[in-house]
Amino acid sequence: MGDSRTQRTSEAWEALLRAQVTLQRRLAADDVWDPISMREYDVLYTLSKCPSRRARLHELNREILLTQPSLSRMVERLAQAGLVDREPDPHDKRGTVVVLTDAGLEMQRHIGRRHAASIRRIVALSDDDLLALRSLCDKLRTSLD
Amino acid sequence: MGDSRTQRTSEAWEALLRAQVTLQRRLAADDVWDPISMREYDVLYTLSKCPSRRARLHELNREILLTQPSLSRMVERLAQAGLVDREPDPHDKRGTVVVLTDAGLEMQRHIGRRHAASIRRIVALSDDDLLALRSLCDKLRTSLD
DNA sequence: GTGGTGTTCATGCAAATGCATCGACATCGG
DNA sequence: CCGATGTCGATGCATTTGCATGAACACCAC
Repeated sequence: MGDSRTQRTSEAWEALLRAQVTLQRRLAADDVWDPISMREYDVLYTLSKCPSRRARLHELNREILLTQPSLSRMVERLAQAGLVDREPDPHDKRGTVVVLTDAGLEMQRHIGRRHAASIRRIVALSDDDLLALRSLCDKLRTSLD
Repeated sequence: MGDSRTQRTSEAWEALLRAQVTLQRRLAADDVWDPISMREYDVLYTLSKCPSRRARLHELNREILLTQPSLSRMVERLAQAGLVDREPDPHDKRGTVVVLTDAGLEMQRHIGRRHAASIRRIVALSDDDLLALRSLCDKLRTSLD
């Protein structure tokens, strides 16, 4: 069998995965997403935090758990819905810049408010635990970059 | 804006989600899954931890992040590959019991070993942090049941 | 028992996703 | 300047997924 270090690491990963899956299930079941999907909201939210509400497709793809072709088509659908615009990158003629439109920002904020209320309703950890969990997850993620 | 409690909860959820996404990306990129997919491994692994390596389809579905019809078809494919068997539940004629075959268990162990090594290679937290992260994630998940 | 309601799983079908690949451009070395 | 190599994004195509629904059974009240 593996050594204890491997086991501790595996157990931490499994706990993280199961917690994320269970919580995501609950959040998805809460009816706050109505006009779009959770994954589409993730794109709008990520864009809303970017400077000038814009990002290269390739940059977006590092945050979103989709393959590059899938994200490309999702952005195409969001553009068709008027929630984002696609512009050529003046600095790199290969690139596409995705920009959150005003309608897209409004959509993100609308869903975001309901989503945040939903999270608060569902999660029941103490403030200390919330802060510790956030700190550990941030540390884990940054250690991977 | 929301109150600070809502913000703390949202930030913890976001940190958890991003950490999980980043880590899952790394794990998926590591070439250890060869004959099956990560989701299929998740099903085999979940079954391997069940008593007698068997579980009702409905029970499996609570652990796996798939809709019921999607899991039903995935199990169908796994059965076709000889990794699981499907049996009627003697106690509930509606139910289907999914059983990990010997070949399925062998597959789970083979992938599992490489997967565990992969996790250990990628994650670089201290033992204390790993234990604390596991504890918090477990507490979060159980608080949701 | 019987009717009504809830649960479990499967299937038709449309939509989303992933893989392989391609074209266009960037970057680097000579 | 030029060729080789790498990167970015889009598209064809097969597979997977989700939604809506249906069929079979369990469970409960009466």
